[in-house]
Amino acid sequence: MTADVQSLAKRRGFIWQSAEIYGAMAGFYDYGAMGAILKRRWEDAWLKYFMGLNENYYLIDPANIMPEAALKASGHVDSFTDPLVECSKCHTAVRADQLIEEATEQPAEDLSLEQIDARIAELGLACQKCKAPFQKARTFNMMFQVDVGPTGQDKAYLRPETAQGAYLNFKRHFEIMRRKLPLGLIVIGKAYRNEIAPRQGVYRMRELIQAELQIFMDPETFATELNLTEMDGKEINVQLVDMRGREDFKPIHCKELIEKHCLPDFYVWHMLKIQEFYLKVIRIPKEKFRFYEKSEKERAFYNKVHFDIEVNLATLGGFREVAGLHYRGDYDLTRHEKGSGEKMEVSLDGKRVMPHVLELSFGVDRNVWTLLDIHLTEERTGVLKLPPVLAPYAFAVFPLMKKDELVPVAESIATMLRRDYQVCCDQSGSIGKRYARMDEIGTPFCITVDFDGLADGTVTIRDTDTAGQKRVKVSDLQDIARSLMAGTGAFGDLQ
RNA sequence: GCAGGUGUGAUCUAGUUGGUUAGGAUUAAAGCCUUCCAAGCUUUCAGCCCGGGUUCGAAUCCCGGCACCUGCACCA
Repeated sequence: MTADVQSLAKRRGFIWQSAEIYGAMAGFYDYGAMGAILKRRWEDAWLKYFMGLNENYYLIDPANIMPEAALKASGHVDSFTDPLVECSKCHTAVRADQLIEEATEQPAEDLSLEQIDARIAELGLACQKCKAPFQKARTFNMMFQVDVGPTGQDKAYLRPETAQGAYLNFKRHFEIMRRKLPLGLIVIGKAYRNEIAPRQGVYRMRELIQAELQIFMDPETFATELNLTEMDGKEINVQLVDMRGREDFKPIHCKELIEKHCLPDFYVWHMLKIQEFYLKVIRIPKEKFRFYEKSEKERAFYNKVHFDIEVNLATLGGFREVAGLHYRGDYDLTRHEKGSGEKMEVSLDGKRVMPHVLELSFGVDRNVWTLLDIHLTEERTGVLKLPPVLAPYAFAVFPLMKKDELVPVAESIATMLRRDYQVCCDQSGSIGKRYARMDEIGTPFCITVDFDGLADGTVTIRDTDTAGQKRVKVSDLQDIARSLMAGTGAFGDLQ
């Protein structure tokens, strides 16, 4: 199964390793002709859905390179760096701070490299595996450093997450957008992490794409801005910490999550929205979707509440993280207020508020992979059952055979549909082969011009999910196309 | 980063006690045929991960690198 998705991803132009012809570098991927557009469609669907949650949510596009000071304030310069010590014999690398903490039961996070070496010597620590002494401690920073300017004196980094760009822009947007909360800033863009050993395909990349919505809000009033009644009677797939090892997840009522499990109401409302996005827009089967609660130990200290969004992926062997919902409190703005000296507190109706952040963070590459993993089936041949809004081609138009009577009609239909949609028009080989090709890249509808239809101005339209066909009038095609693509009409409802 | 395994056209693969022009299937392209689901026939394009070494001769053996897979470690 894994091989199938991977091989199809390559063969049909979705995604593969970057710089292949030079032997490639781990952790970097290129999107091809089908993949790039599929990714764009996912991003568009995501943007439409989440920007639509509130009229005060906006798409912004901050720079990828950030000055050191900003990442110092965010904590990345210090915390995104691990001090490592390596065994001189078996080369097992361990986190130096954790090693010392275990031995002394005292925090060792702030020790310098020299102090670490001194402490290790003092405590007589050696490799736990082979008892050989450690080499000197060194730091490993997961951020890519760049030298800016001709002398390279301005230290900077490729951003390790898109979120920071939103935080840096908060104050200005609050002014521009007329001082209202909640304010949502959306970033869809690249982030960079120098992973030690990236593996598992697009699941861990060194250059990745994030789609994030940072909601700046007043925790005391935020819930009043939301239509909380939407949660009435609704259940959310959740695996709480104490359910681990026993069950993958359990549908739990929103009300219960709020009252019994003490989650903020606004948090649960957003869980519901995210679940709706995955189940309705992306069409993930309900039993393959869950929220995964992070334990206090697992989550970052500034996250007051943290669930990952996980999808059960056959290619990755189970439930895997594709997004996260983090209630970060006022950590980020407070840090940047301290770091920059710029006041982040805002004044609302005479009340001074340091906005809190609710972060919706999605890994785009993982989500695109999820589309392939979930929607690729092996029914007839490979069939990618994409929701129509995500498909690279919305329609394909074929003459039943390469005959002079049929070809021009097919071409004119294709031209007509191309005004609004991406359309593939193909006349080569057998009709079955052309259908199969469209099945593999997830084109939802194939329109075929045949001899019967020439006489009465009709064509057949084929639904990729079922391979079922209907005969429709050419003159109705535009209306049919619109309703199929907008989701206002289903294929099964066609006469 | 460590240990083990693997690397052959676009994809999947045959071929390694060293020995002819590295074989097949699928895909792709062109054509013939064909009145609806990868049909058939003909033709064409295209490959030994990269670099070095041993040898009369290397896809095959050795060394180095890169990548992938599994386990360990790492994943603020």
